[in-house]
Amino acid sequence: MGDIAKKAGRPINPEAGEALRSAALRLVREEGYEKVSISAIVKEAGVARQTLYNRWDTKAELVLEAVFEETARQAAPPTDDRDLPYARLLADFLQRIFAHLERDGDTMRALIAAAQQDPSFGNAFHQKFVAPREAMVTDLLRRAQAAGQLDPARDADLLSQLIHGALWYRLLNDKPVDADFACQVVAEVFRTEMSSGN
Amino acid sequence: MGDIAKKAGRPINPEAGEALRSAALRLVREEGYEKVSISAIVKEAGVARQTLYNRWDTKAELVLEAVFEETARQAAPPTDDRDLPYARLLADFLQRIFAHLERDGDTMRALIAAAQQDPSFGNAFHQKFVAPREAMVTDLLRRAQAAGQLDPARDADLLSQLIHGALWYRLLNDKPVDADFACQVVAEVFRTEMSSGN
DNA sequence: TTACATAATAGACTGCCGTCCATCTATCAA
DNA sequence: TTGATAGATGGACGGCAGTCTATTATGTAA
Repeated sequence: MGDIAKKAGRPINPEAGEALRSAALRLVREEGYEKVSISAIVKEAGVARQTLYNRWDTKAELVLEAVFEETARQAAPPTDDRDLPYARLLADFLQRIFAHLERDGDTMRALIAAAQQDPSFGNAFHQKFVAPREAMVTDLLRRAQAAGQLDPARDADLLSQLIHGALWYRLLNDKPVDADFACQVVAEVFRTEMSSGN
Repeated sequence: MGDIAKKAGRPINPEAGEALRSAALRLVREEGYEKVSISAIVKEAGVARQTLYNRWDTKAELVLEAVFEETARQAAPPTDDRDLPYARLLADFLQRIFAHLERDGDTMRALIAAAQQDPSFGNAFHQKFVAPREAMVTDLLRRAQAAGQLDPARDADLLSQLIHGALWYRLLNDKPVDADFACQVVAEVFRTEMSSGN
């Protein structure tokens, strides 16, 4: 019953897709997104050109999927079950994102750029990557408001956009995106509440 | 004496450069940055391919210069000589930028993307476009602090990055960047000072 | 078995990019 | 006038993208 209805025709070869994902990730990390050509990926994976295009429309979609396999866990939503103040939870969450950027920041820059040039990929990128992270921060801020740690009059959506915006702005302008910056942002967001008990 | 020392050799033809700038601007506005090829620009301008490469290294540099001619005035630093509150000056400045984005926002998105893919253009873009605007906002915030309209303990650099980051974030994610948003951002930045007289 | 459907492959094809080259043209200096 | 310098031009070139086609491989259903 767990079986998926089998289709007619030759079945897809999972190894080809896996070879393409891992080849893409390896090449992109070694040489940088821009320098890796589609031709190089299929050559490295040992499959035909068309086999890549059967699965993905663009290099960006392939690389997004390849990076996502490794990083989905690292962007897990901030846990809520302990008694830590929300300012601290936000700082931890941002630092986890930033740690990931140390490895794949250049690739993420390239994917953000690709999202501007290809509306179709832009939609996929926003849906799979941008929106979930924005929602995580918005939710966290709302819970902070419910817990009395953030003024309920503040606009959580706007704050989330300011936070992510600052992150993107620094990433796209080659400025360090590190734990220190995370603390600065959190301090600014929770500024007026910092005096009272955390 | 005002003459620039004349060099040997055939002088540069200013008309060729002007034809390339205006052809590039017209094509990019009509068809969108991505769809305009270098070949199409030189064809439209009626010059040889190499003539373009004699002046610019990439399409991005040409388009940046072409757009800049028209928009430099619109991004003039916020005036300071009147008695308006700084919150109002910041809102006016942001709205002027946003008005420009209504016309060339798609092109700016494309240039931001190009800056990620080409480090050399990234430097030029940052120097000619990003840094000046960031400095304008930072200066304005510092003057607001000096005038007692913004808490001097706040980090003006960080605030400027939050503001521009939010702008970029919305631009790059296809969300409206309008006067309404400008007011929201300003209200958040000047939040704690709004109760006192503006 | 046979018919059918779909994946995988190799290769051809067009279009654009960025570079290179030979040639022509415009200006200055001697 | 002559030679040197440098911009402008058209054309050629190799590399990659994305599409297409013919062929082969691998499965299901009758």
